[in-house]
Amino acid sequence: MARAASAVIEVVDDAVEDAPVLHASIYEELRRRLITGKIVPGVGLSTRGLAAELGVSQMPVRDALSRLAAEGAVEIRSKRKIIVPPMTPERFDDLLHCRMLLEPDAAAQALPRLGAVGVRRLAEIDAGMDVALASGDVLAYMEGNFAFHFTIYRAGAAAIQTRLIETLWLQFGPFMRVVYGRFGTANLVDQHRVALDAIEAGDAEALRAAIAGDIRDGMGLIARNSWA
Amino acid sequence: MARAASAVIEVVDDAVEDAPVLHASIYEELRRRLITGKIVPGVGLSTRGLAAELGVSQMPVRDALSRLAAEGAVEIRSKRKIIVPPMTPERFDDLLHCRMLLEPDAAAQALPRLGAVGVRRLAEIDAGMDVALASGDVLAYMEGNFAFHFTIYRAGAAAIQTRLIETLWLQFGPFMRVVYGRFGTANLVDQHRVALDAIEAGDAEALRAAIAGDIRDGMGLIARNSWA
DNA sequence: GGACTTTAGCTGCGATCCCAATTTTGTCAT
DNA sequence: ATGACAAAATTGGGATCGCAGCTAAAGTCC
Repeated sequence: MARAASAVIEVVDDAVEDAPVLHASIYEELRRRLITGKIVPGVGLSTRGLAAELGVSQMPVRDALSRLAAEGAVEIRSKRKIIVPPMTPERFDDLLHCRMLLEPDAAAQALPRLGAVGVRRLAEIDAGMDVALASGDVLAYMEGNFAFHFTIYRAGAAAIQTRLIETLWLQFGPFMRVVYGRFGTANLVDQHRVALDAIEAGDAEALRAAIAGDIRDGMGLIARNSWA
Repeated sequence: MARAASAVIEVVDDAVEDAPVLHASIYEELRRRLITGKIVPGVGLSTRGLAAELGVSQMPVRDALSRLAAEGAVEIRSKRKIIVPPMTPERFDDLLHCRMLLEPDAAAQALPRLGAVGVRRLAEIDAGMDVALASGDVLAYMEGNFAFHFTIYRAGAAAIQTRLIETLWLQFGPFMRVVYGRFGTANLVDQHRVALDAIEAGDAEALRAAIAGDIRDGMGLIARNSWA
């Protein structure tokens, strides 16, 4: 046993090439599933189930879940239950607040280090998101959104700050997926153009405002519609 | 075996009462050791060594280290080496920057929820820190400093933000300990009085400024003296 | 037929075993 | 004495096993 589910093994291998350390692959895989919303809140994970699904023993899964628990992406409910914590209004506000504190600043920091190549890459991602929006492909939209923001942040020197932001996204992802799934992507406006303009103009304050607006727009109205 | 080192078991038990889950106790214990600077950067941890020292098997230690690695408090250097990452100027600036973004805001948020009891508790902690400063007790000073800041932050509703800040402190602790050990606590000024005044006055902006000043003072000059 | 009790099957957690890799140490040749 | 190379010991990572706890479903009694 433990050599089953070769299809899912391929997913993991695909995510991190061949695995230098296994539990890191699992961690990355689960992380990607969370950020892109492939795992919805409320459902229970199980080390044995995930292990079987990924074709490994439960040990590396445990390690990965441990790390995710440290980041607040999953929760160990007392004993015998590991779940993706459901979103609450308080948590949502808290998360949103932290994003507003960290992300505009991170973007402004990264601005001087975004060269012409960075702008072009961002433009490509943005174009892809337009397609995803038009075709209603929620998954592609979320991946594009993630890529857009983090190609900016990662261009900056603030590795720790970027990591903190990742942690926040990790907690948002599952919830966003559910929301998008319920409302569709039709009424999502593409706020990234403004950010791109600010970057090309080299205007740090405008970029700050653009990112802040993107966050507020993308999540603000969603928040209002979700606990009615 | 695995039932040795009862003395250290007591340390763990003392830290978290009796242990509901073991790996959580280990995690808390290591976390405390890091924040209070009992573990210095550069030294290598070993799962087996820690396991023996704490009187458990290496499994819960692995879990705990995994979590700490997720938070950046320890680093898994390739294979076969787990270390507390040494501080670099870049990391230091990054950390400091994040603290400035998150902590003043967290304090301002917590301000309305700090009642008279909160103020009294803070005053007590501050008094304890004065004693620690006078007697040159680095460890007590660091514990007091931690207690002071986090009784403020935890009074607020922003659980995630507080957790983020804890992550930052976790990475600072070991380094601070070394610095204090080298320079002593003699030239540390107590910035907390200003914060206390701001809290009693209910002045959010003043509190923001006080916390920011505290961070800048406590670490700014240290930074300058440490890579000369 | 409904409600309570019991039991059986999962669950996560900790211990132990094993392995590959790396670091360290010891030895031999220069 | 010093260098390199090889062998051994220690490391982290993964797999497997066993245990205690909770959950839920089945069974029983009124």
